[in-house]
Amino acid sequence: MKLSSKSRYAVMALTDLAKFNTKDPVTLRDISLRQGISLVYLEQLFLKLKKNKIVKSIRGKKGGYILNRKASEVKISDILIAVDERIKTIGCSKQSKQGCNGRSSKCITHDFWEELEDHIHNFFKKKKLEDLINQTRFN
Amino acid sequence: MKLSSKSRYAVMALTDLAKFNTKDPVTLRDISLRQGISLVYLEQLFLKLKKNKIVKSIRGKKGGYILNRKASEVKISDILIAVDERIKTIGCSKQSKQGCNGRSSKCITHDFWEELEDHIHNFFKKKKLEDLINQTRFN
DNA sequence: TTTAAACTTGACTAATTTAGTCGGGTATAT
DNA sequence: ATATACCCGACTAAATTAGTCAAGTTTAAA
Repeated sequence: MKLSSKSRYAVMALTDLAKFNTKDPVTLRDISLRQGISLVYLEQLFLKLKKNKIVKSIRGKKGGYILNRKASEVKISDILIAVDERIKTIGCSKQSKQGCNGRSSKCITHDFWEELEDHIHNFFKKKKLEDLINQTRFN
Repeated sequence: MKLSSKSRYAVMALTDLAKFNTKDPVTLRDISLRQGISLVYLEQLFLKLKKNKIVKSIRGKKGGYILNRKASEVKISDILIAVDERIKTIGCSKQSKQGCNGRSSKCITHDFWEELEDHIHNFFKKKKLEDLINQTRFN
């Protein structure tokens, strides 16, 4: 059970952005340097974050990114959804008619894994970006 | 964030074993057939479960496996540790002196991910094998 | 004592996923 | 004009995972 770097980077980058979110946009270059994340990789991530209305982009010279909402209104789960992080504990999805092993309708531990998924999701729903800003001393 | 089949199978197989755990040992062949898990794969898993004293093996004809402890005393976390499932949210480990990115001592979201790990671990520690036995109707 | 059922072990492999690069754009403030 | 910064699709190397293969050993029962 492992969190992907993609999600880890997305949360890191947005926490950084939130910290430096004055009225001036923050460039990916700055975030890249401060957090040690590849600039090109950040571009990929912010494209998705923008599509999901987590951030707004400002193009051209002096451009960069700003948060679309206040940090207190951004759930961590919003971020993870934006970059396509999925919590997967069971092979079968809720939609599939087939059942878990293609045999029984539900595998023997189905309910347990679903409970686990909920448990994790709840954590991400409760946490806001703002909660992360002052958690650790910066660098 | 995804649970490996290894862990999923281990928990499934042990739940099955616990259900059929009378005084007679249960064969891997039976578990394999009931749960639709490759027999050879189960052998790998049960080797580890045996080393970690979760189950006992009885060799020879009429042999098989039995639980080493009561189902009410087996934590799900015990099972996951036995098959080497690890919850990894951060690149850096607690031991490493290097820090998360090899730069700062702690990455900006370090504490958050550690909190998430604890959150997940707690779930597995609280749940016992017994809790899973009667959760879903069997097949 | 033979035999078959069942456990034991290590090595190997195909498929998938992930993290990240490359290269060529487009928009806009100065 | 032009430099700065965002935009976007295609590609790839490395790691991980799920699972097979082959060749044993042990032991209860016939």
